[in-house]
Amino acid sequence: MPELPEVETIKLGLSKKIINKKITDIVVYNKKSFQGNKSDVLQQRVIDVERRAKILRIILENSHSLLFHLKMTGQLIYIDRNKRVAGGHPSHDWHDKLPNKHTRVQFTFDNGAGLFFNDLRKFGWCKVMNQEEVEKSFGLFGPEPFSNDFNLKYLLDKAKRYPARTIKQFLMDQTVVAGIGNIYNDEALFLSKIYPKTKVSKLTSHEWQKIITNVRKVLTKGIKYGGTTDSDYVDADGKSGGMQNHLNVYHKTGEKCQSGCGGIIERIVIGGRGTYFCPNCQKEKI
DNA sequence: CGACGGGCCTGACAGC
DNA sequence: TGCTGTCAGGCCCGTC
Repeated sequence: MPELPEVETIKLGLSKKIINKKITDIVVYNKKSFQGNKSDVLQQRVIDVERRAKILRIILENSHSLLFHLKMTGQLIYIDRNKRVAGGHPSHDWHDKLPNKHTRVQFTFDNGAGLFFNDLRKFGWCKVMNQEEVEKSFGLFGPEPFSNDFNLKYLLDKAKRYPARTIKQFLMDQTVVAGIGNIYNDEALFLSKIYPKTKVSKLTSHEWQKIITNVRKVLTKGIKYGGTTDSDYVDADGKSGGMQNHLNVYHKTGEKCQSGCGGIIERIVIGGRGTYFCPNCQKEKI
């Protein structure tokens, strides 16, 4: 599931490839996957590529934007079929295989390259928005985890508003903090040694401080390793990430805790979401 | 073959 | 009444 590090990785890859290129064609294979007017996008040059929360934004010269939410199974793969690279093309595996049956929207650029929006589950979307609409929708998100606005005072304040929530649900809420999903949530709580069902009203300032530090730590590590590939996630070159080899708890039910504490990782459900933790390191508050 | 998962939105509902 | 917070259900389809 693409979370902040995965979308950031795609952004870094895509910006190297599509800035200054003009979109010359759009093919929509699944109507619900593309919302808005093609005419606002066609023949427009890409000015920049950004990320806000888990949303990827391609900014065009006419100030319209293409926004993508990949939800769980979305992919954005860029392929330049004209490019010949010694030793093989980085996206060689995908080269002659796109579009495939999961391709929902296909963009073509003025250099002949293609950008393929694939999405097995069809939960993801691509929306065309003008400047005002983008600002409005981005304004609904909480602070970015790396911004100064994500601080102790802010969190204590928010926690007061939602005292009954568990810390797991609290961090998943995109209006509280933007970009955290199931994987990095569990990993950050593990590093913070906090039981995921702990009510936010019970957390101390020291614990909140640990949460801030460790949220940033796991997201930074995720970006460093190019994201987590659990099932479908690939970067803009179609390559898998590497962070799945550096996780402590996510999808590790029954395995020994990496800390060496002797605990066995457990899975519970919080707010309908699978949650992984070490019952030894992350003790329930009594 | 049916159950399941999962981010996010919507609508229903509870509480003050 | 009206606002706010919480929760269940729906969207999908490959995997188990």
